[in-house]
Amino acid sequence: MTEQPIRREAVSDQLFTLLRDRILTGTLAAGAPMTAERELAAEFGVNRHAVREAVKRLQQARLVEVSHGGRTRVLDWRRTAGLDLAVQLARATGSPTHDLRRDVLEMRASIGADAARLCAARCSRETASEIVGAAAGYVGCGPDLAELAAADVAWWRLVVEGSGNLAYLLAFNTLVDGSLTAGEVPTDLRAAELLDIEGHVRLAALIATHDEDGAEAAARALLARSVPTAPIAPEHEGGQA
Amino acid sequence: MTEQPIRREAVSDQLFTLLRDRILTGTLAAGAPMTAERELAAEFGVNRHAVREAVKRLQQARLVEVSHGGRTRVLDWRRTAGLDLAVQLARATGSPTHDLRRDVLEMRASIGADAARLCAARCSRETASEIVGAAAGYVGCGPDLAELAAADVAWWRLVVEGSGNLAYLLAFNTLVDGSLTAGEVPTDLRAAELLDIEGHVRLAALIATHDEDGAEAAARALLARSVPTAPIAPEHEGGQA
DNA sequence: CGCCCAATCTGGTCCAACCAGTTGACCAGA
DNA sequence: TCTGGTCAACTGGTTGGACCAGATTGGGCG
Repeated sequence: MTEQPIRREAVSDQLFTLLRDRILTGTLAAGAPMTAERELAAEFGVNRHAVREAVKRLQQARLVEVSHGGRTRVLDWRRTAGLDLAVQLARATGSPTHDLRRDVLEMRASIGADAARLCAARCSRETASEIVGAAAGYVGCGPDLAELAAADVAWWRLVVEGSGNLAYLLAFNTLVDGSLTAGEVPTDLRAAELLDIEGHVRLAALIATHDEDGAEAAARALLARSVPTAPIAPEHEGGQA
Repeated sequence: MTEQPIRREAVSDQLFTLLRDRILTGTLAAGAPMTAERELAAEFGVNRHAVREAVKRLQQARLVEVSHGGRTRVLDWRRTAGLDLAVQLARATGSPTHDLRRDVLEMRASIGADAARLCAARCSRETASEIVGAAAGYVGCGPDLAELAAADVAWWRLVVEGSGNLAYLLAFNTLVDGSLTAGEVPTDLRAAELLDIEGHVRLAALIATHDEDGAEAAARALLARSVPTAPIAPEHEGGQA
């Protein structure tokens, strides 16, 4: 029963999405034992291996804890899940919508500013000139926001790589692939930042001159243009409790 | 007798680790097609299902790209992998040597400072008092660094949660579970920070009084104590000044 | 030469069985 | 009564083989 419309998406992927959403929405409460693999297979009319592949992914995402012989338990994803889950949160069916978009942009601003500072401090001369060159090329990008967004991402990648910080680079991948290019953040909301060609060029110059403080400040100013300026509404009791 | 470590790691997990390391070390070059599932199964003398579970995890980690009918391709993890991979990088057999430890601490400092600022700006009165209380309890922690480290993590979790930024919270999980508590960063290297009880208390007070700038500065100062101050010279490629 | 199709690669799914830990009910003995 | 051990019934882990489905390739035919 409960035969859903079978899309052309892999069965195990559909299962993963379904189970993930059940966990994220609390349908499967944290700490509770998860439905047994055989039972899930029967419930959805699929093979147990498909279930296992889905569960394996849940395990890797640290949404569940599997133990041989014992039952698979649901974990508290807010305590265990990693940044990569943010992407999935954005795409989850019961879209949290919430401030995840703002959160991602805030994190991007924080990481980007520090990456710019580190890049100014540590990047090689070749990298610096490459960044300056890319910024110059950024000027030539058409008024198309999508095109600008792509160039912006490519340019920032150079900066983050130049920072020499691998953690920043990996986090950058997560944020970009997950929430920026994936259309989670509409480009028109970032128009102010993307159209600030001069800001890009100036930042590139500051990096090239190894002006750490200047680069950080410029990056922060540039990136802040896309961060929703919290139209107040400071949730007194709303947020977390 | 003396079969001390009854290491019974699942076959698929061993396979995942092995293939992951092959990719991270470049043995399996980016862009190259990966060995076929049937071939891998034969090579390691395991069932194909086990191979599939391992590949499924590689796919989720964005280390490979799987296409039905076509060959599974190895991706350039530096461009596609997410922050969660940082953990795995640290544990990877052929440890990339790279100062991943420094990178993680830098990122922690950046995220932590901004989280403190946001927490001061947005956290509820209840959360603020909870943070102050936890800081007061931090004072009572014994001189044991491990105990201090645990309390430190728990305290910072409150701050990050109070910031209301889900991306920060998830990144915090990744950094903590992956590189801090996992022993990747020896606690003695963080002694200066962990023993700065006063710094914790002061930061808590600043958050409670909604002093954004003060909280950010205090957090940055506190966290900076654990960041290696770049003993390595910036790798300039020589040449002109 | 260029198109089309079929053999044959690849991954995706299924069935059925068995291995290996965990749990808890149950019963014999101290 | 309490302790200890056995055993059945779960749970996840692994195996084998078969088949479905999409992609690739190369040869044959127009």
